[in-house]
Amino acid sequence: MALCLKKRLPENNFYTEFNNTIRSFKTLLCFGLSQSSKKIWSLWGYMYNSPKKSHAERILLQTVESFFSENPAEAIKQYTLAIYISFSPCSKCCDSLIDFMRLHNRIHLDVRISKLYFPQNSLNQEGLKRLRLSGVSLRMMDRDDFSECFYLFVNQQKLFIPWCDLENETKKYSAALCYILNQVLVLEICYSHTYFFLGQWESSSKLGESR
DNA sequence: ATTTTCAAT
Repeated sequence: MALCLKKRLPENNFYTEFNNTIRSFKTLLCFGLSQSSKKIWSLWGYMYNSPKKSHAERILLQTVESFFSENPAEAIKQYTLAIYISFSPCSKCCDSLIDFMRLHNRIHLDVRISKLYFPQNSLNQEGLKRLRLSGVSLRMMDRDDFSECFYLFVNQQKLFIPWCDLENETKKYSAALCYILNQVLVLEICYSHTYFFLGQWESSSKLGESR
């Protein structure tokens, strides 16, 4: 049950885990791995975390790793790994994703998140910042993303039915994510200004000395 | 050691 490859996701599972107004105690992850130049997935599926053992991201990375080790010719091509995940990765999983990307530097990660996982936890915040700074596309899922995820992984014949307050929650979560990610920028700007002013100060004091 | 939303009842 933890991992399902090349199988459609049951509709109920999609709605209960991706609904961003409902609390859940597990994580659902849908993914599609494709050559960046093509639209067809080489590998796709969905997975849950295995309770008390591994987060969903770990299972994903193991799955993708084994795909590339079984198909070594593919490992040299440009790939995109699209991820739709009900909870944002914790700090450790962020690092695992970053390590994975460094190992396979031809894979671009596109991560879409339904709900933030302990967003007040500073370690998780730092993890998300590192992920973004490593070049991963990272955003909260909006109505179109849920609809797309439903179309791709659940049912192409049926229409996605948005739940109540979907847009509100997306707004709140997006604002929170934006705040978390911007903390980096604010810090960096502060630092660069500090260095800038220090530089000014140093050079002006040297000028003063020479006079 | 710091939460309880990647459970346990």
